[in-house]
Amino acid sequence: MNKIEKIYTLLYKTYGPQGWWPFMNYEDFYHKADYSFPKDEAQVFEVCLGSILTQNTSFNAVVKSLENLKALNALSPEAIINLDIDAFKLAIKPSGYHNQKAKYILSFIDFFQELKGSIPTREALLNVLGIGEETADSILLYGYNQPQFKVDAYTKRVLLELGLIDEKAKYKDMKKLMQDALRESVRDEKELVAVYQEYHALIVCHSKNFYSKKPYGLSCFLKEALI
DNA sequence: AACCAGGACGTGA
DNA sequence: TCACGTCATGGT
Repeated sequence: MNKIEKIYTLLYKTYGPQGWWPFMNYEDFYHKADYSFPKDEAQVFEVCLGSILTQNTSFNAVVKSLENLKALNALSPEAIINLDIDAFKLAIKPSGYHNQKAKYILSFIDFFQELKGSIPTREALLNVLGIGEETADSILLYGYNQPQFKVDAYTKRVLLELGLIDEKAKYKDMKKLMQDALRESVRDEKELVAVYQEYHALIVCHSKNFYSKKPYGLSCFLKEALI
């Protein structure tokens, strides 16, 4: 078992399944370790919407925005583009960057509607304004159940603290590190997707405990466990 | 009061 | 390619 697998095993034992993606319908949210989501096109879009809104923003703030949209009955692509732009910006204001994100979401809706239910390629997603590597992988992993590991600032912080990367490691490097380490042992495609989904969620959970305040990694139990 | 949150883009070296 | 400023609200 390599270090990346050891970290996963430890985190899973400690925190258990995280039940990502947290959908607005929170009955589903509490069915953790259920990987049959998204159930329909509406939930796929909800993941996409949340993936954009959560850029450099806590998900609690995103939930507020989604609730605002739900109150306006505007959680669908059609409803959003028919909504007054200022009303839309006001609804997503709790998530920050509302001017940018409104533009990003509208450009994504164009793209999403052209898909007509098909699975987007990563390259196509990256060509949409406002969708970078992490958001693309978030949409593919949680919205379309594609085996794309989602790296974020927490992931880099943890890997750096554990000495598994250096400061100038790029997104692509960290993603390859994680995927290469897991692909060997997890052969089944569906299980691989489930592991990727849980792993990122577990890193977020763990990092909220040990990697949010400086100095990062204080009393993080992963450090001694990997020696 | 500073710092961080499940980042991406535009610009100039 | 890459470092840096900008975008904005909310919680600790």
